[in-house]
Amino acid sequence: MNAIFKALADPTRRQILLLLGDREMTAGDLAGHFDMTKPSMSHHFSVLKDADLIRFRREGQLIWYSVNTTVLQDVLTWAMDLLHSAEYNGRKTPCPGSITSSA
Amino acid sequence: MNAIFKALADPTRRQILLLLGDREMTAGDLAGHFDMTKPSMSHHFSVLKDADLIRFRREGQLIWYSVNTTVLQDVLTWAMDLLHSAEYNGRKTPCPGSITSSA
DNA sequence: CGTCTAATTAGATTTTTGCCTAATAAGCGA
DNA sequence: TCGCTTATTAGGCAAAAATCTAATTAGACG
Repeated sequence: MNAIFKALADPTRRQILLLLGDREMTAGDLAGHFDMTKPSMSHHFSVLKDADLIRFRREGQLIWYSVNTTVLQDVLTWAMDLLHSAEYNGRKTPCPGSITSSA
Repeated sequence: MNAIFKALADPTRRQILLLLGDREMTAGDLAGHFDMTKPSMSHHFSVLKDADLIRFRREGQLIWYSVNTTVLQDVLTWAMDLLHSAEYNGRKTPCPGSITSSA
């Protein structure tokens, strides 16, 4: 989980994910969207790959990148769990229909 | 959004949020859960406050911290939007019942 | 094999982050 | 006011992260 959140901490990497959300793209295509050298972009791809947030496949000289939705699901679950426990424990009155030990 | 993901990038800060998800806690209570000095913990509180992920109120000498669920909702929305667009665009066949421009 | 293109890896530099100790603020009560 | 507790701010330092240039790998094609 740490690698995932570390990877998401950088705005460039989050933008890469948004671009890949629309469509599969090559390393060069992606690099073209940022004011940054290709090696720097390659580093960001590497961080995203290590977190398993993106997948890739080689096609001749090109490398195509895409989003790995499974890991995004993990992030979603983490946020939902925290949100739900915080909302529940923050309540002043029990959830309707909830079962309490004092019942 | 950047401050939020930056704040979530640190494991100590994510653990603080999980603890606060269970119940409101004082700075000292929270610090007791970690092998770290109080000033270091205070720094983490500060990062979480700047990202508006936690709220606080003073009660005498104590400062009580709690999770701000509104910002967590933003994270959830970000992940869901990306997840949905990635899943949709990754499909090989149209969603059942979806309306396409070629129809 | 040479050469061109696409992309990554290596190595150095700068910036950012996380943690510490020491000092400071803020409230409580004798 | 003084002493005690709770918590933060200030300043410094070492580790981690982001970026660059230069060099390397990998594949396509004559």
